[in-house]
Amino acid sequence: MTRPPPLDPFPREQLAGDSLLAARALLGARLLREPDRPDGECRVGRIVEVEAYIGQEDRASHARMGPTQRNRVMFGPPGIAYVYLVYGMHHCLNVVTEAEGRPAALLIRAVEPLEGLAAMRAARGRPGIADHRLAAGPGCVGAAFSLDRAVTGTDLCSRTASLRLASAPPDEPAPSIITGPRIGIAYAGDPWTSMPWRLAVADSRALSRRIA
DNA sequence: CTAATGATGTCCT
DNA sequence: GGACATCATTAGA
Repeated sequence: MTRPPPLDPFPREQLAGDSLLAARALLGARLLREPDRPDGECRVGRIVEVEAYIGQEDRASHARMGPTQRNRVMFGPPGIAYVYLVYGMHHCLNVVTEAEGRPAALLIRAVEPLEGLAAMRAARGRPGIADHRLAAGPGCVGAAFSLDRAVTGTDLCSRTASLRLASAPPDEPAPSIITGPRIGIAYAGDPWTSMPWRLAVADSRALSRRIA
């Protein structure tokens, strides 16, 4: 029995530039959550769906009204986690992108479970849910990985953070990517509602819903 | 399969 | 006070 080699931390340079390029780089990468107890299992999933929120001019972005108490990490350096509460009950995970001073982030909308499925299922509190649905939706990702606003500020490119990103194994083929408009942002108006800034792995079963 | 609906707390004006 | 980067369930076609 040989264990697979440990995955490399996700390179911050891939998040520091254009958010749509960062989104393409992040699809296929891994999200890791260390166990919260010594006997717990590590939760690992493959990122299969993201949405980009780019700049203060993006009327769909939390950054649209400038820095506030909630959104301030979006204005900081790339690779940092931004978790917010939506509809009073769901925690959504974002990865900050682009240079410090320019607010942008990628919302992690869906993750394909790879390891620690029992822990994810327990955290979700839905015993009968299918494996590929455990983290299929931004609120589901938050629940399956036990995220809350305290996670905001975590450096996801760190090698040791309890929540972090890792590159896919080097022998894994790059995923085929499809795009479509972002979900749930009708309030933003055109052209923001129609920008194709939702990106997903084409053949994944774990998407939050159909795309393109 | 699609459409409608209620639960819920924080944020910003 | 209004709106919200959602989800699970229910009802109906």
